[in-house]
Amino acid sequence: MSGRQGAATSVVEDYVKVIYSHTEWQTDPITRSELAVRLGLAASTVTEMVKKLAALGLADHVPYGAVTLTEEGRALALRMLRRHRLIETWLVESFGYRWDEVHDDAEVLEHAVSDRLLEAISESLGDPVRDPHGDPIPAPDGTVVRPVGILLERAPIPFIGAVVRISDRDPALLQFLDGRGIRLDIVVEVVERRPFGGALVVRVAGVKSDLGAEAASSIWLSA
Amino acid sequence: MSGRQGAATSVVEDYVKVIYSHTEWQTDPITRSELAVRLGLAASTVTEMVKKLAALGLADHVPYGAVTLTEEGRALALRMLRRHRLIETWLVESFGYRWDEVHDDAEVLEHAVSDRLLEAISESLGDPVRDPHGDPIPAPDGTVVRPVGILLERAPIPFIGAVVRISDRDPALLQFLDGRGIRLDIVVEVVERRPFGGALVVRVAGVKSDLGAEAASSIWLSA
DNA sequence: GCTAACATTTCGGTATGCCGAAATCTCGTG
DNA sequence: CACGAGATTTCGGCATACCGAAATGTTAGC
Ligand SMILES: [Mn+2]
Ligand SMILES: [Mn+2]
Ligand SMILES: [Mn+2]
Ligand SMILES: [Mn+2]
Repeated sequence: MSGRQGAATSVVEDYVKVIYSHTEWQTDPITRSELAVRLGLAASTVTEMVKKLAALGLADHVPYGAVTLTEEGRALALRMLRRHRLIETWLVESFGYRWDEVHDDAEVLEHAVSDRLLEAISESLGDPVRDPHGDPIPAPDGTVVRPVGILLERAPIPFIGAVVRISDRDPALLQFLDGRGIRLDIVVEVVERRPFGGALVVRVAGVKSDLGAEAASSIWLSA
Repeated sequence: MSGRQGAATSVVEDYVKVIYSHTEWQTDPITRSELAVRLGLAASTVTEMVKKLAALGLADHVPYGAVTLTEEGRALALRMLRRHRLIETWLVESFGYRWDEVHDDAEVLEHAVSDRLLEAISESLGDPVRDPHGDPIPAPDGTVVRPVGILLERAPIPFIGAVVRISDRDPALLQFLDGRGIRLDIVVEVVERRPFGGALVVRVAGVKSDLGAEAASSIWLSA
């Protein structure tokens, strides 16, 4: 039914995962150049692989046009995100990794852990539904419960909300925020915005911090 | 110093591991054809890869001659055996795998788990020194504590000893033995050998069983 | 010492992924 | 609506790891 079912290589798995996750917090489909940057590959390589994804029935591919996933591609992406995020959670919960340390190990293990072991890990963690960064862990059937939140950058002033998600793209930022006491579920108060595109001032546990543009566009607060 | 240190691919890791483990319970070095069988590859492929191992400084390679590991190759093999056996132990202890079910998962994970995670796993298990089949788990520095035992096949009659190792080569055999109550540390009594190369009769927990040649050459008893 | 059986190597090919340079396409601006 | 900057694709190449067929080496038995 689903094409060459077991055939996805770990390279294919990563492409599909990156294509999907781009649309998770944005609406427009990912460009090939962005895919190349995200995967650390040359643009020509991405062009070739996207054609292969289309041949595998995982992506729709119009030359010079958008890259979008087929139903099958989306299903594979969700399976990979489940793997990645469960493994991140497991590293934190079971082995004391910090949230800024889990990504690289998870990036490798997501391709190596068997379905049986993955589900055993999930069970041992009590079947968590979000990872250490607040990203939703898709269920085995592909169901996703998206956390509801607004980007700190776009919060009205004043505003109070709990952190529901922090982008895990930059480990250094995660460490920085951790040092400011900004973690999942912590209540953040948006106090003021400094003029002329300046920093956002927030109060966390009574202490004020300045957050620059990159930080403010990486934190989601509960509505 | 140690050549292209981080450069070993998972293929190289498997070759070195198989070459080393052949000499663990036998003295003669492995032949290329046996290597090919063990790895499930064509003989020509093995020839090519062994030359590459030599180029990497991991093996000594005389055309048409024996394949032996260099000091560096042996060190890599021991690191891989530590990985493989710790992971097998972990799957059994932490996730309830049976001893005949661990091999395939371990074969993949041994290449994917980071040093940090591996040592965390070892610690969580209390730094075990043998795996579910009785094979020794090399220490991080390469130290190996070999279990002392004699092959059941070569045991005098009568003889009594505890099982110290069972070859993990054939999962079906492991299951068979498990069904007969033959597991690590179980006391086995060698009762008689049936004539003309026949089966060996053993008593386990009061119950007699016939063991064929394959089984008798896969079990080691404490001396 | 010959020779045949068997092990090993060589050789031409294939598949997957990757790259840089050059060619081509797209689209906003003028 | 032409044009050029920037995105995308094409093309020739490379590295890794695999195969089968053919050539070659080794060695045990005569
Ligand atoms: Mn990955
Ligand atoms: Mn994450
Ligand atoms: Mn392996
Ligand atoms: Mn084992």
